[in-house]
Amino acid sequence: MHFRFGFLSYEISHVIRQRFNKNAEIIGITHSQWRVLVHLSENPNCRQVDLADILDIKPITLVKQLDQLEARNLVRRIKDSDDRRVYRLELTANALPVMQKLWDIADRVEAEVLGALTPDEQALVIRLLCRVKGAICGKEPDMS
Amino acid sequence: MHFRFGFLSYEISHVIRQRFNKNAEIIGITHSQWRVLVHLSENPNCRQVDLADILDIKPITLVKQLDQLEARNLVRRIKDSDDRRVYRLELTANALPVMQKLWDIADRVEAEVLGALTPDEQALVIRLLCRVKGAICGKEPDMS
DNA sequence: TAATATAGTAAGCGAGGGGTATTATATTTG
DNA sequence: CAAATATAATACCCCTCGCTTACTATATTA
Repeated sequence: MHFRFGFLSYEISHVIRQRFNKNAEIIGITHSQWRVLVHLSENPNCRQVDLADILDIKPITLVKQLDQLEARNLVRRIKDSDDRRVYRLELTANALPVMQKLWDIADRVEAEVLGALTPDEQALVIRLLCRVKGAICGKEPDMS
Repeated sequence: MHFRFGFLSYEISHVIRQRFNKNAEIIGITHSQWRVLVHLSENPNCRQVDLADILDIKPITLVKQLDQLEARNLVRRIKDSDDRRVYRLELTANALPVMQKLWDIADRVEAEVLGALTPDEQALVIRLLCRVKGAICGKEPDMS
């Protein structure tokens, strides 16, 4: 018998992404852009290369997401005065109310998806997944 | 405070997919194709439209996956004699040893990713996620 | 000063997924 | 039975997300 944890987590996160995207369509933000906004809000004033690392994507991938978010006036690139190669990233004032709406959507979708579990079970599964993520975060599997 | 279950499940499943894809690259099978094979093995002799529904993808998306799997001689389309519009899908004999290798990879990746949890906790988180998936499977969120 | 490293970006590619329209075949309805 | 409708698979074209490679500008190191 095999575990199926991979399929389970994939299929559940897929449903969450789909529902988020559908609900956030009128705002014009995708789940991937949403990830950028949230992680940026938690790491203000960071460089693009840092944010890409946090998001576990390549810098060039982040460039395009930022282009779109900047075009929507949600994010600003600010030239660093010490190192003129780098941009510092920050959310615009305009981003705050938009993110509030997106958090509402995200919370609602999650509540629906987790509806089959009691609040205690919800907290438990999140705690367990946090440990899983913490353990693999940044670490490659042992290839020896 | 927000839940983060969406990000957690997404990021964990993303790591699993990446590691699976890297390990299965020499076999030439992606995680998406792997999903097709597994769900087909559990629903032998089904129609394409049924399998697409099980996988929660559109039939046209499945067509391309099946084209690749058929080219790799892992899957066969068989004309249904009762309804000449439909194909019945089946794994080839050739698929069995390949799937054995892929299960080995999948199991190994999962064991690594879940390594931070005790066996009891692993079983627990899988049980909880099974309930979550069972509850949302096929159901749209209540939009009333 | 020369070699090397780093931050951001352009160009172009591929996987995965989808919308719409088409063809062939069933099914339902007048 | 004939006509309208529904269904299964698919062709064509598009999108998003992510990548590799190569380039420019700037820092850092030898």
